[in-house]
Amino acid sequence: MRPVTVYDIAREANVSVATVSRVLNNTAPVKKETRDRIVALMHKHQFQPNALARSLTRKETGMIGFILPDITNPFFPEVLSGFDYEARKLGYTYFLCDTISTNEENQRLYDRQYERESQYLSLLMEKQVDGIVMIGGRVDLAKPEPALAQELEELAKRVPVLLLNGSLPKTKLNRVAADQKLGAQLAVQHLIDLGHRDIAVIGGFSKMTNTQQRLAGFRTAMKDAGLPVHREWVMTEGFSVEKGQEFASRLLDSKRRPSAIFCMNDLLAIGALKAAHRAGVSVPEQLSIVGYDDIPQATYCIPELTTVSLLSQETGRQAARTLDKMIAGKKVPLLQTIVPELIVRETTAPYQGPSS
Amino acid sequence: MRPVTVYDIAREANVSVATVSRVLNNTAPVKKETRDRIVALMHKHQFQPNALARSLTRKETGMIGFILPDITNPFFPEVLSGFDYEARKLGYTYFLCDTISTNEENQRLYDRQYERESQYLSLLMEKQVDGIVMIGGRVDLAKPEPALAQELEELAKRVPVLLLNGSLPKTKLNRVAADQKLGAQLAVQHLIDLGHRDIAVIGGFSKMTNTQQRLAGFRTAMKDAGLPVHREWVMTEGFSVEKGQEFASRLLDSKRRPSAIFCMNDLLAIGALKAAHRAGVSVPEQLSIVGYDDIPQATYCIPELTTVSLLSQETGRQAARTLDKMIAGKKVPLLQTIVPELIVRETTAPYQGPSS
DNA sequence: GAGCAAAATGAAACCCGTTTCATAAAAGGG
DNA sequence: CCCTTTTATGAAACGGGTTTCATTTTGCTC
Repeated sequence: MRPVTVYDIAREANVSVATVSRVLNNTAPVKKETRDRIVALMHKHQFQPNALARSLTRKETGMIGFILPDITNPFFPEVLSGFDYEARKLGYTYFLCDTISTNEENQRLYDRQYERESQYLSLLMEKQVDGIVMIGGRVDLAKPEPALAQELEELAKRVPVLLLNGSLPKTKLNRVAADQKLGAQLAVQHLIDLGHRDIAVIGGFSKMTNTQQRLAGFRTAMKDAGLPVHREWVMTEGFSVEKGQEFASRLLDSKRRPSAIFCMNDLLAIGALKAAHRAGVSVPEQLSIVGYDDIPQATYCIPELTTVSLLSQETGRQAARTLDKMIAGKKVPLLQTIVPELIVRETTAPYQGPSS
Repeated sequence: MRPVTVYDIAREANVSVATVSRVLNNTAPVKKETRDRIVALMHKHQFQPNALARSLTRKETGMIGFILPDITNPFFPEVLSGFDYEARKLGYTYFLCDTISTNEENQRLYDRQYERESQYLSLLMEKQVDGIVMIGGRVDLAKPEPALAQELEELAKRVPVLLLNGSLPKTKLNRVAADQKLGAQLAVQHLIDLGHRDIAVIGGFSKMTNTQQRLAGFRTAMKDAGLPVHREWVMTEGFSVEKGQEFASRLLDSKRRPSAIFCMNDLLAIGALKAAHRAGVSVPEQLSIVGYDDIPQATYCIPELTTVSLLSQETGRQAARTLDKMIAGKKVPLLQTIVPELIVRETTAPYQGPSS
């Protein structure tokens, strides 16, 4: 059966569609008697306005595109849930766009991320979203960064675009971003304060701005303390538990062990924790570990992770509020900085001298 | 600047909009010369068809609503990622609808879930989604279950609805669901096979069908083995790590301890693991723990969780494929059962006699 | 070259709301 | 009671595509 339209209502109520529309949107006074009659009919037929038709004329859809790299990485659901909370309050719905590629064996491939992002951007434009928020990403080995930024800047002229914790720092794009360098400094400084001198850093992707910034924070903290950075103690290209385990195992197997490891995210830290356990190295007594992101799982493991919180929920909320303002045409600061916080839990302890 | 439309292209190409539309959709032969001219113009102006307008006439949007209870519960991103994979291949985009309520302090409230689901269902209808998949949920303390089912059945007449791992088993609604009872039986049987007799079960919400089914599986396994079920060893109303820790702590503090705990999900199991650690009870030597869901985090903890896999990714994929068929008007079986698998890892071991 | 099917194209209706503009009716002021 | 506002309402255009139906071309066959 055909859904009921304003025309059906109008006919049965002996009024024009214009009047029905006015009742629907409370956009002009309607005689009480008429209004009641129309409202009654709407209920009777369970009338639901067609959002497509409405959006077509209004030129606003109440739809947002949310692009993220990988929903199974627990950091993103946290951000998303904050975003969801505000977005709903503001009356938006959103398309979830996951840019990870998965092959048939369920392996996650990050290499085509840029391509997928571009596809989604185009798709979202066709769907006429009111705005786009994009988190992470923009990695492409083939194209130089300015080209990626340019595509987005071009897009941002047509629709509000908000970058979260974004790469591409040198652009005119609006961003809500944690101070990644500071976050890393906090973590490393904490280790240094505990007396550690031999500090390794693992994870991240060298092409990603996030990683570069955190690495910079690491280097700055080390340099400020007059500590050397060992080449072989900087291991990148990975963000998963498995990678963390692999990196940490390699570190623990080497002739000279670091006494502390700074991990580029909590997943890596969890992997490091597992590696330490397998190697019979006790944490934090013989090895201190600091994570990054403060995902919920950071408190699930034993011992609980010391980590850097990026206020992920808050970032998501901020994003929703900011994008809403942008959509409304209000001015918003180009960059809103989230100040990371060090969360000291159980995986860090004072340096206890050489372990083995 | 106004986006370019088919009319703009048509005018500049000296053809009618009908012809442009035909080129766009390859729906009728167009002279090569004309086609080339039109395609060139489309590229020149970066023409992007307005999906709203298209959907309005076609009466199909390529949009799906995906309703789930809580994206920060790692089980759901797993399902979602499987769904995402297939859905994208099939050309759908989807609205993510999280039904959890969060208060300003970021506490998660499950109590208004039913209400939120109803709101979303209505919203999705207005947005003209082609189909809806809904996972979990339908819990309402106030309304009887039949009423909830009826609302959905009514809806299902207007748009394809697919329930995932669903509650509401006695309905005419299409479902893709794991055999929850079997899953629980698998888990408990495993414990029994290891020689455990004192088995507790923790977690779940007594109002949820899922929980009831798993509980039934637990009871059946116990009964088949001639083992008693202690009232005080069945603890419900919760699905979080915190709750798991709380439940397990209580069990470990009681005069008579169970030697094994079956947890209604992995989060609870992780909590139990923490409780055991805090209480100085070693797992699996003194206490065996089995989880449920096989979320990625099950392998992140130490020791790794023995658990029941519901093939979450596969469930998601199946859902997308099935919903697509339903949308296409093809016949699909009313119920597609996912057969759970027991994943034996490190948190279970043979019963070693009374612990203390 | 007539005859006919297939190809190529345009005009106009349609999808379902919103909005503008004009008109009619009711209400308030002097 | 007439005049001016407000209030109340309808006709019609619009948004940006798709689709039907009719008409004109073109390509072949005999």
